[in-house]
Amino acid sequence: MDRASERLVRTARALGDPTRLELLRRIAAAGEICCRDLVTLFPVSQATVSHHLKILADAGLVAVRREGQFGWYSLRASAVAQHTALLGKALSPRRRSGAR
Amino acid sequence: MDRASERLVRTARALGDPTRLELLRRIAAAGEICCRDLVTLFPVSQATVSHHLKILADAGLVAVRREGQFGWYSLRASAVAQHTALLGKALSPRRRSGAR
DNA sequence: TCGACATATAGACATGCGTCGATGTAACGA
DNA sequence: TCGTTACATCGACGCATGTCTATATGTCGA
Repeated sequence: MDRASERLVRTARALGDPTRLELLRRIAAAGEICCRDLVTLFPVSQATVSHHLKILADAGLVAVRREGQFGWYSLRASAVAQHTALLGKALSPRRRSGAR
Repeated sequence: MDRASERLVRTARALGDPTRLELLRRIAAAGEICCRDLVTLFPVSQATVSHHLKILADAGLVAVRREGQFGWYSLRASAVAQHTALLGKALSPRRRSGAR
């Protein structure tokens, strides 16, 4: 269960920043939203937003759809679900060798 | 929903470290385990284990029961559940003003 | 009271991370 | 072709974080 740990840690890290969490919230609320609109919504630079979006994308938490000069971001709900599932599995009490 | 965000971020940060995640896993698997035993299980110093346990405790993810010179740690499953619940609520799609 | 053990804390160090401005890249419209 | 817009990347900076050793605190047994 090592790949799962890496995935858990990476996802948790991605979630562990206020700006990224709020980005995710906005993306989820909008359904799909383009980078430009996100930039106007946040008090940080465009470079910082882009940076955070990349981290979220690398963690698999958001999907990107490129359309012309616009990048449309949407929440990958399955990744969130998988994260909580992995977390629950990793921390299920009193189980030491239930792998596979 | 600002307190919830802080809580989400803090918990996610606590989960976003391989050593801490493995500590949590061991604690969950044991049900309750003392610091000394955890120290022997990890390739880091006793100070580092203590440091991580403090972070987990501050995040509310583990409970500490002091008995003599021993500190017994156990998982606060409710905190994990609350974390996933808050996460799901924050990222539920298409909802912009569903507060309270 | 003294020594050994269990744990927490302090201080230091290197690395990681969030942020920025500047620049690059690519698409669109005139 | 040229300017503008959208977005990504680069390089730098300061602060946060994970790690260590050393030390403090606190508990137990002799």
